[in-house]
Amino acid sequence: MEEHQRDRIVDATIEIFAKRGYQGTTIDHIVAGARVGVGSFYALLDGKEDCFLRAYDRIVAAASELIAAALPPAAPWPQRVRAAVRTLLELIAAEPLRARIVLVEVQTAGPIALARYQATLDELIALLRHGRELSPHAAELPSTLEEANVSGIAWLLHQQVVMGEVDGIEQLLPDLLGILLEPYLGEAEVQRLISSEPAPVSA
Amino acid sequence: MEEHQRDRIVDATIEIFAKRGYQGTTIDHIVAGARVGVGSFYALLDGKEDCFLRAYDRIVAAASELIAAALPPAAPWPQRVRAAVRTLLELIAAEPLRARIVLVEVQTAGPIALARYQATLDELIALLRHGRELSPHAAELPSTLEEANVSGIAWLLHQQVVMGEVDGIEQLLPDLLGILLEPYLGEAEVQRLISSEPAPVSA
Amino acid sequence: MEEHQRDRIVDATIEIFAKRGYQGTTIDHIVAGARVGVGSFYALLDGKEDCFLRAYDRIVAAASELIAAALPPAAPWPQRVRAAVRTLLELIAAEPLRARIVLVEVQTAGPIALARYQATLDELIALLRHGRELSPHAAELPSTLEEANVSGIAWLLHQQVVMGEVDGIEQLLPDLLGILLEPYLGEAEVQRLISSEPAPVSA
Amino acid sequence: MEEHQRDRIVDATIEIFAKRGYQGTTIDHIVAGARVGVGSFYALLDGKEDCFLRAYDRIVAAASELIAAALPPAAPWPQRVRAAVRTLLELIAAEPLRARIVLVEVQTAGPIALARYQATLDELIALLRHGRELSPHAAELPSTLEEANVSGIAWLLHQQVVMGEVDGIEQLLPDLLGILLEPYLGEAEVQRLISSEPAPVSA
DNA sequence: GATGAATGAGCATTCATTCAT
DNA sequence: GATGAATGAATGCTCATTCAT
Repeated sequence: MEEHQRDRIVDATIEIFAKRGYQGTTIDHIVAGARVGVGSFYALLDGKEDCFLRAYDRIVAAASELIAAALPPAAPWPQRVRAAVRTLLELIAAEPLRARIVLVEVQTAGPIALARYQATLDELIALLRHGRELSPHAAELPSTLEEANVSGIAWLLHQQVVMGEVDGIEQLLPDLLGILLEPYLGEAEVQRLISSEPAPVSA
Repeated sequence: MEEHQRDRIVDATIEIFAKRGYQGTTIDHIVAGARVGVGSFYALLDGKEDCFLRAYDRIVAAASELIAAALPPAAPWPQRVRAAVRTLLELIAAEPLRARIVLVEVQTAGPIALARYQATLDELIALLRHGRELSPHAAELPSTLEEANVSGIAWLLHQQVVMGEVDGIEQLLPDLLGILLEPYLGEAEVQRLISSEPAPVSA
Repeated sequence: MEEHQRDRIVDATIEIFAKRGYQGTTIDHIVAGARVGVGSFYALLDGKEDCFLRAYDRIVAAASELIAAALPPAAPWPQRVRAAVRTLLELIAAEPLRARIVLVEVQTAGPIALARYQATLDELIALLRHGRELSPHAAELPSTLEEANVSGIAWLLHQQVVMGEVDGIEQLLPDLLGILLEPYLGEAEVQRLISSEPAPVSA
Repeated sequence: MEEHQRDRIVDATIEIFAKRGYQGTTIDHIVAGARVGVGSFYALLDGKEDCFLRAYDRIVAAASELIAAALPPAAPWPQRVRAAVRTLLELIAAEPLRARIVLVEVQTAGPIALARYQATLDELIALLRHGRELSPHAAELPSTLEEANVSGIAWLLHQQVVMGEVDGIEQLLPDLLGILLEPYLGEAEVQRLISSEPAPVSA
């Protein structure tokens, strides 16, 4: 019950944080937008930061689930990566406000939020690192390769969201796959993967 | 005269912004740290944001000059990139507070600062793109490759600075060069460049 | 509830504005005098000017009601004017602080306040203009007569209030009636009206 | 020398005070507009209020001289009043900024300025009172008649200036003369005076 | 359990005035 | 005599948080 009410508030704040920015959002904005009393807000949450972190976590968790569900179960790793990235791009296009929380506002919401963002990236980095298992010359790849690639792409997406150019974002798919997979598969293989790509399915 | 006094204040704020963070810095902190009256501060600067942006610009300009001066004039492009990245890493190690302004705080100092950060990255992206002139298969590289690599590396450095692990940062040099140059030169060539590298000179 | 609290604050500021003057009154003075937190003040009012305007309006509204209530219902117009002016003078004598707000401070409280003062005068001017209906040679009266007379008398009262000479102000009644009514009734008629006047009843 | 410099500054402030209002004018505005150092300003004047009062006095003195010069020397009193009022209206139309200082800003420039304004009105009141010498029933006129009429007309002019409707202000001449002179001369006589009026001479 | 009125510390900013040069 | 850089007290206002109802 209490749990449910809290989630309701947190969900309502996503739009508010996305539209006003973390710094620009006040408790008043939140309680007005979530149709809740100030007292209740503080009874259920520890303050603005706590609220934002929960919103962030919920968005990331939901996106993770959706992406996991979209993975072709028995397919080889590159195809799974392709499906994951494609789903991610579709989610961004479908829910730009949520994307803004996760890619933009989190960076201005203080050190804890920033650490949580880094943790999210770290998970993706770890997943990407599995690519080395497919590569004959994995040992020679720079150890920070995956960090650079994941966070580089995160920044690319961040830019799109900041500039509001989120509509055609699915078109980035080939580029992103090229950047992510080329080190493990080589250029030729990546080209083949990209070419075999069916037209992206709109959400 | 006036110019000089303004620069003096702006320089003094670098340390303050770096230690307290942009959001955590108040005008009182600034005027106390810069040994200046509130009135003088406002006579010379338009407020906290203006002050921060000037600090950012000064740091970037000074770093650009130092990096430019460190480039071997007649050397081929890869060696020049190597020198630039090495100098950059040395500067970060030597002046972690300045690095924090430019890599970390700028991201929380509001939209104008963020745009200026993006502009700085864009300049580096443009420079890196010259690598394509050396590459036989430049046309097949993803168009966003440089954006991803530059901002990916920016994030790597951001992380080091945030976590205070700035001392051994020069050791990232081989990794960074690998990431930056491999697409144009191929792995073997990059390995050769890295191996021919003299031991980094400590600041 | 909220309404009531706002009125309480506004009423409390009347004395403060009257004693310190509009310009000399700070928010601190107000919140100290009204026994209210700064936050509450701003939650209920838009600032000093808003507060002053509401105080002005409340005073004018209350005075209007009292004057209306004091009018002899079925009496001819000159007697009604006489009753109105007498009640006005009594109110000024009884509540010099309120009078100061309405006659003095309003003139230094900025353009909006000044416009509102003019609007108040305009209402009185319109009322006075009814006198023309009684006058055989109304057409020959200067069109700005009522404006000049109403605002001239307002200034007379303003002077009394500024100089603190408010006690015997009821004695101005014959003069004021002379000025106001002579153009319509002629001197003889006005003298008769004034003479038939019962001794003013003190508040 | 010093005297001359002071007058130069004071004259320069007239435009500034008129355009920004007394409260809205800062010392910075004044010294910038008068092309003088802050130090010099304070060496010659005691501050903003002193400066304003001197500006006010200079304008009133100059206007008095011009009006006096415009009086037909040997003419009877009513014609002299007519000439005075006409010249006053012409001055207002010709120099609206000066008029604004004398009629509007003076009322918001603090108690001393207000007292000086009252003193100016008092002089006019005294002059107007000479009209009683021409009137057979002077004794029956209200003692405050002249105060009401002078300040009523002052407010009329104040309104025109505040609303920026200063261009056709000379057209008020017949009304004002009617209000001012009727009590002494009676309506018929005033009409004759007004009708004999030559067309106003534009400045 | 829920409410929202009340709080007041904290902040950015302005501006009259001084005084060393 | 003239300058204008420097001062800092004073002000209006915001907003996270508490607590009595």
